[in-house]
Amino acid sequence: MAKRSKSTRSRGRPRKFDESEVLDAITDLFWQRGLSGTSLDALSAATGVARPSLYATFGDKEQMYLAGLRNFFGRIDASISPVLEEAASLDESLRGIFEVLIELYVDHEDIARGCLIMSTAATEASGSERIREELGRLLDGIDARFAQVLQRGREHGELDPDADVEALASVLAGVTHSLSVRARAGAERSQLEQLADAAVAVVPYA
Amino acid sequence: MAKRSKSTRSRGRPRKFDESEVLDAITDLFWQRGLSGTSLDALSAATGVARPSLYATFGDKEQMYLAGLRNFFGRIDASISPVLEEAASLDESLRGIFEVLIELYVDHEDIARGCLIMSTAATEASGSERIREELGRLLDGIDARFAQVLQRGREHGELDPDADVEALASVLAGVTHSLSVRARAGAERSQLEQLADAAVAVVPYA
DNA sequence: TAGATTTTGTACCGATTGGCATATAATGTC
DNA sequence: GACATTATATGCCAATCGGTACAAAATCTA
Repeated sequence: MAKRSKSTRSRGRPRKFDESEVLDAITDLFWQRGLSGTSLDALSAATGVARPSLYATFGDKEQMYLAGLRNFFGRIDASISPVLEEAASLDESLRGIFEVLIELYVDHEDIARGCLIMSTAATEASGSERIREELGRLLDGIDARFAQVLQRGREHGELDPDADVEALASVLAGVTHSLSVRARAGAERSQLEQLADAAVAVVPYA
Repeated sequence: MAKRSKSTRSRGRPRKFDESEVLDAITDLFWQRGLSGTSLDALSAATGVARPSLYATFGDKEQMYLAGLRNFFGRIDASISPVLEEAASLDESLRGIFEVLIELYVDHEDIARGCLIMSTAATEASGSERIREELGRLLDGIDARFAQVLQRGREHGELDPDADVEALASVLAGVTHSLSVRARAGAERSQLEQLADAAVAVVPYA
């Protein structure tokens, strides 16, 4: 019951596995198969951790899945942050974001990936309030990231002052949703890049 | 084995159910729970048709699901067609499409719906080539519908002649993908309408 | 009325599901 | 070394899974 992930070295028998590594493996499996399509047996096999240990560490399957969603969002955020820091302009920032996402979403080892959040959480959202709420929070987070980038661009005089930052952010975030679905459907990388280009072209630069 | 859905009145014992009504019920259940989340028992209960009869009529669960996807697309197409015929301008056409989709996607009886195709097929696409291909075809169909509307607008001189119809269609289709995910996450109708407005505002009218 | 044909409903199949009880093993503390 | 504490692995649970065998029922043909 007690959560004591870090702090003082624990008293009893030590963990045999690294919690964050296992969470990554869990995340990847949910990414491929979704919540309903992934069994605890499969999770156990993929992580090398027995079911009871998984259960003791992460809770039930839905809690594991929620942890996977947040972990995935964290991964994306971590990939995008340095890109934004290096970007010299609004245009470069937006292109950088889309580039990272496309690299993440597109086929890898013959698996059409897309985005774990948009592609699998949406399915379960109608049946689980917890998942629906988490999905809503994560989507809001994506909107907010775009709004932040656009706002910074406006402050640097790169954006048409009349542009509605919130509305534009919604459209750009919407394009990422589309990138995810299309990648999941097996779209070619070039097609995704064209969509990203079209999205960037829609921004009313100053 | 033999498919003889229509034509001469059949020879043996007559069907007790209407095939298209049952397909609608199947579609609705998959819409809520996705493929993996829907059991044959649940389908049987929702349709009032015993499992063996479902199997004999539609094939296995995946084939039922694929039939549901196509049925859903057909529904949308049927809802949009009259709107496009009545629309007097490109702007009206686009607004009409988004209006129909939002009405379809938004909460209904406390169930966040979104789009069956984008919200549930994406999950299964990575595990089934048949579903992935069908999803690709349906997404292409959506792109094509938007391209058609934009092309018609261009021919009427309503669209900036320099506009890239295909690219613009991808962005608009992408907004529908986004509407689906957001609706599934429980977004308010007003938020979806704002996104649709922002999308329409992005079109470079002549 | 006697087949031929097709659908229906019951009942069952082995496999898998999510979850947990329990005993054992490995550590720190005293 | 004895104990408390924590994590492990084995094995089980009732329930459900997708799918089907089979016999009864309902129709058309002749």
